[in-house]
Amino acid sequence: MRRDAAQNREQIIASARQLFTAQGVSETSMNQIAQAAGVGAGTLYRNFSHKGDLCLALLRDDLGAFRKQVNGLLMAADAPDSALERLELLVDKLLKMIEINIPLLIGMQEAYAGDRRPDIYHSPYYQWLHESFSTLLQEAVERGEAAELDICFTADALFAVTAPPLMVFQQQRGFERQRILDGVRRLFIQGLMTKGDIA
Amino acid sequence: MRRDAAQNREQIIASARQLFTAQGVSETSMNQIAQAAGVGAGTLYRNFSHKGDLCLALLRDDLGAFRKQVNGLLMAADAPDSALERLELLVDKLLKMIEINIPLLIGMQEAYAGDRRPDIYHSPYYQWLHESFSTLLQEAVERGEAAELDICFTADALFAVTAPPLMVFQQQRGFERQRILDGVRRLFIQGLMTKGDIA
DNA sequence: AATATTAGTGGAGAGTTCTCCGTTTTGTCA
DNA sequence: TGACAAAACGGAGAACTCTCCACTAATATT
Repeated sequence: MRRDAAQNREQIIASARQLFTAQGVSETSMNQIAQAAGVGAGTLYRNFSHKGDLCLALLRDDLGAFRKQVNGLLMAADAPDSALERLELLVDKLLKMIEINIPLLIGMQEAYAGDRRPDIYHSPYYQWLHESFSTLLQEAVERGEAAELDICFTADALFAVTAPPLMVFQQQRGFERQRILDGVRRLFIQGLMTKGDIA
Repeated sequence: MRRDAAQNREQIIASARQLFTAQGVSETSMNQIAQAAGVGAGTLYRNFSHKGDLCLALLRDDLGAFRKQVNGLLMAADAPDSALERLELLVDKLLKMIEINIPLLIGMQEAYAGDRRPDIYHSPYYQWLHESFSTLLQEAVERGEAAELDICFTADALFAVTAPPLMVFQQQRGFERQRILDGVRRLFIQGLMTKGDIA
């Protein structure tokens, strides 16, 4: 590992962040970023195999913070005992995180098209979310909070419903985050509850 | 409207269908289609503003048949009386239709990226599905089959969960259509039922 | 210090999508 | 039938993503 390579990488990230902020993600071309960073296109693509990868790199800090925050919340002494309530907490934080990072998340998602489409399900972002959803759902079923269900599929459904492009559309419709959260809760919390649980 | 214009259009559709079948949608470029059809790129783009539009045109017959079939089913004398059961029927047919047309549906969906992303929600495909979902959900609520819910959001959620890219991924995971249908039913039929309805 | 090794570089160019606009073809109307 | 407007054409080229590979320079070796 050469020392200057690391510098180039940092320079690319810095230039990308600046250009994305100034003119928007989709309005910024990879060539433009390479030029601004003072490197060739080859170097840019060696470091980030595509634009989505670059978006992911820019999201890394926020995503890491989000994961830590969620882990902390779920482990906290005052965390809800109910698995479904913890799931709701996770979704709440997730929606807030998405709202803040919409441009980069959309940029990332859009890069997973064509040949690359299947890759999104191998990204750490998806993996971690799917695992978190699954764990909580599994626990809810084991504790009898939720009735029987297909955990793997349900986690995917939750992922699909909280996908950033849908959220953008809902926002344009005028839906606030709270309304989306309520809708998700209705489907994935209340809807899954053991039927006997109604107060 | 010139006579030869209509011919060109048909020729484009025929060439596209042939190439898509032979080599796959994403492996076929618009130039290739234009060339095979014996027209210039300009003519191709005058008729179909982008590849997704072309996919939609190829889907037209199947989509029309699907709509008719569903309308017939829902109106039939022996159609279930329950709105939720009719919704289930719709989803069942929808999943079958998607399964058959996955390549074109994916091609269509992928074209709605970048500037065009919001357009998918204005496409007749989305509009019709959303309306059908909404109508049935509305009816279910009015009849007391389903408990209170955000109809518009729930219809969007159902749309997201039955999106072709997710279905492809599920297939790769080895999930059969039946398993997907069961998962959807669990969330959008059972999950929405009035809690008292349990046998 | 000289040399060898190899990670890293950069930009030309292939392949796309889509636009623009000068040219051609068609239908109409005198 | 001849002339005209409008509709349709087609392909050059702009803008883009991403690959390829001859070259360069940082590090390891002696």
